[in-house]
Amino acid sequence: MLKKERQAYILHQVSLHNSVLSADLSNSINVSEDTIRRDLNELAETGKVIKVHGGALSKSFNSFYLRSDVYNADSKILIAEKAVSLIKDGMFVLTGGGTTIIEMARLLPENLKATFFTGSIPAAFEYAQHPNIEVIFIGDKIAKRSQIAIGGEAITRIKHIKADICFLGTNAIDMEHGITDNDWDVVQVKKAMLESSTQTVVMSISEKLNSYQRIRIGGVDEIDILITELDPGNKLLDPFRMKGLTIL
Amino acid sequence: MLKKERQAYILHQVSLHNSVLSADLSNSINVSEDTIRRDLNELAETGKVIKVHGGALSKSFNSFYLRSDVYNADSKILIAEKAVSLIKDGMFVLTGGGTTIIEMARLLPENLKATFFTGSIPAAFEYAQHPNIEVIFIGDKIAKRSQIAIGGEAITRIKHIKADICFLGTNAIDMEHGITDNDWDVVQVKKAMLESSTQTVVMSISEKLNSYQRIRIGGVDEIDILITELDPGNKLLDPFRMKGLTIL
DNA sequence: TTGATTATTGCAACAATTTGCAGTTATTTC
DNA sequence: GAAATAACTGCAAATTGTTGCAATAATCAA
Repeated sequence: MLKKERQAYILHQVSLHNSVLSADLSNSINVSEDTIRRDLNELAETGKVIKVHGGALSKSFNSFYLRSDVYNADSKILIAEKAVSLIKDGMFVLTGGGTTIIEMARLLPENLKATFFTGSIPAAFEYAQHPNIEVIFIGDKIAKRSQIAIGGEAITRIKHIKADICFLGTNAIDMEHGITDNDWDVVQVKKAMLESSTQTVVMSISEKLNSYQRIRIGGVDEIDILITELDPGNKLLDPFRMKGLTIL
Repeated sequence: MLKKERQAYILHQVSLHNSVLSADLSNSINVSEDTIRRDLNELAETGKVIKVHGGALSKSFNSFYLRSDVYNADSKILIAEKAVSLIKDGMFVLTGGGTTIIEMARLLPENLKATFFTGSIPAAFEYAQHPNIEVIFIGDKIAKRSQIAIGGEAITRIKHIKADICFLGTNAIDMEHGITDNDWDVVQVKKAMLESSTQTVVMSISEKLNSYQRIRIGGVDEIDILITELDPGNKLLDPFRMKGLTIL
């Protein structure tokens, strides 16, 4: 049995039973437990399973996007929870992509009725799972790395929208440079989003506070609400509060 | 035995067993393992198989275990393989959604350079995985059930495209009613796709031949190529051949 | 056709990957 | 905290891959 084949078998077992024991696997395909362990390690490294003492567990069986481990997932979930609380029935919501946005999408309450605009494939996919949410995809050329639509067409469409609230994940934010990023096309799209909504929410893990990148999306004064995983009272956030931002 | 012949044999074995060992192949056709390895390398480079230590796997193998939920998956993979052979470098390809299309997306050779237009979220996601494919998403309101963009905006955008080839999965097709479906909005989109491309390919598992649904997308005469999992010579396909369709 | 050129194939030496084992260390469980 | 179980480490043997090379086969221009 080829190595890949064996690993595929393991994955299958995991997704079937949600958990496996090294011993069982070793038994059923007749290889040493060491080999199984090595396989599990590899699968865990690429984020396909979660390794535990004695075997492995399935990652959430939400497996459409079985991307590698989300960096700092706990913080992002915290942020997402705060963000969800801002969305009310009937709102027009504009969102970018990014892992934090995806977490938010997963946490949306079932009974929420709202219209979501996005140019992100993973985000649209998640929104579409919700029974009461209407999803409008803003199409154009898809940027491979970030899986969002970029280009003039997308920007034009965004400008024709007037959303109540806009959620942006961010790569870097500080007082001096504002929100910054390092991909020209993505920046253009985010800029358009900023302009097209009444209220702007920026979500950022604290690690990204006070860092900046090459291209500017907008100043701190263009943001209405800043969400981090920190307690709103944290002194790291003081400068932003001074500027008049609401901190969650 | 000629090289091409040998590689065809290898491909056949792979698609038959989902995996092959270099040693076995070397044995059964009496060439050195080096030659087999070189063949496997070539086949892997053009994306026809996945090479692993000790042999090779079928491309669809990866998802083979993970995807027990697709109805009639084997047939769909067969269809997808035939479909892929129609796509050449530099083409503008327009596709719908549906499981058969997804299979096709997964089987696209790594080195294929083409531009794909689609309004389907899962399809766009798959296309975006390929290194040399440019993906243009046709946005609009997302239909939950089928995860594709529907509505006037999407249709207008499709009409502005002139694609070389269009691939449609289908729910029902027969001689009398042509291609039919049961969702009004989806039908409008598919109609637009039919009109916007030079060549139209319809993919259908044989089970859906000679069935029809309520809403008509287009007549049989608007189709250029029909792909099913059957042998092209199968007599079930005779009526379509009579009408001048190319059968794969 | 012929001679030159290119492609294909098998071989040999060397490099790498994979696998199981033994000994040791870490973790769990009572 | 001690016994049991699992995990890690280093290692050796077997298998598989790679590379350069020479012999052979296929292709093509004149």
